[in-house]
Amino acid sequence: MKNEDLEEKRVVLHVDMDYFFAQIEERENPRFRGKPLIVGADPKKGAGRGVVSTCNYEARKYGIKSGMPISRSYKLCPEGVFLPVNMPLYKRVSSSIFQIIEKETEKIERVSLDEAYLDLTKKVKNLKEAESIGKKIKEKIKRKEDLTCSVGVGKNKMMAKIACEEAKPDGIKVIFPKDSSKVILKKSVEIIPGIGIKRKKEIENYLKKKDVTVADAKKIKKENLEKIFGKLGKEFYWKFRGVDCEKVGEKKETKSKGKEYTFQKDTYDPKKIIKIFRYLVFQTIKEVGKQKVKGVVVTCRFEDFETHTKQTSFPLKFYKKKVLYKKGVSLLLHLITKTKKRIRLLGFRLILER
DNA sequence: AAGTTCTTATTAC
DNA sequence: CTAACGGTAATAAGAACTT
Repeated sequence: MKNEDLEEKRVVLHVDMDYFFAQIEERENPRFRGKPLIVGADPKKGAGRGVVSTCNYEARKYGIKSGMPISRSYKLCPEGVFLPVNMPLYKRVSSSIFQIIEKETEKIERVSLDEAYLDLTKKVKNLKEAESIGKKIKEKIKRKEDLTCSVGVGKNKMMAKIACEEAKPDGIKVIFPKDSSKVILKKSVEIIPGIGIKRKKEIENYLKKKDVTVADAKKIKKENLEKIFGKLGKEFYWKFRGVDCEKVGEKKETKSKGKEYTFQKDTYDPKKIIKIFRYLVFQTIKEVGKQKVKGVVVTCRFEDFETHTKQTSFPLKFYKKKVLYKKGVSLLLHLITKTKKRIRLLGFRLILER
């Protein structure tokens, strides 16, 4: 992880499907086209707990965004089409799309079902060539799956992602190395990966200024960024200047695996609690399969949204289901015996290694 | 005092 | 009702606990 050494020498391409889940649903049901379409929790069930997973551009006109509480999206657009998440379908489509992308290079980082980075440094002479590959990928995805995506090309992951963001929907954009630092100047600091709402506010606080841009953030000295953000400070300092040394990481091994569940209504009922907890534990164990385990974490969110975790670790090895379940129950009891609050959410997670 | 483990905060899709 | 709110996973910081 050295600064500017690798910079200018890499060619990174980012592919991101346009409003993925909702676009697939439009394809499956063309009569939904042109109407606001929201994929996510059921707004009528369980007092509309849950959030918007993805929505199409018509829905966005009403102010709906992914991650928004489904109840709020319903208020914004009660006439919209609300569909449940059909994950098996999206997974199938995703694999089909990755088959196309994988033809271009082995250096692929799969970010999620609908997003990937490709390191094309060894495959092309310049960014223009990468753009051609991007166009080819777009055409192939359109032909094979009848779906659109957007593509960004840049000298690193961050610039490729920003280019892609600007290209949306159904576009392609290249940001040349020499333009990198300039094109981000006028944008909100939130375009910098790793800076979300909280960190943006910290920066605003520090600069005593609202709506801080990257240009504003660049005025902060490296030492001060390190004071505010610790080891991330240095990384941000460079990112504000268009420099991002993070490698396109091929397959990263999973370090933990877990399940969570939010009750339709907050509950005290031990029968319901145990029933759900058993499900979470055994489902997680099933998914982990024969991997070795070195710890368990139990999460409990109460009616007031306060969230606590309790974890324990032990020598790395393969444990019997019953043992893991018992360890989980004991942690759960720790969390809930000292409170009178109703439970909103339960979670169970296994820590893996190697 | 150093090293490990636990808990919370934050981000991202 | 001002506070709306999933599921999954990673990472970092600081607290808490051991040795």
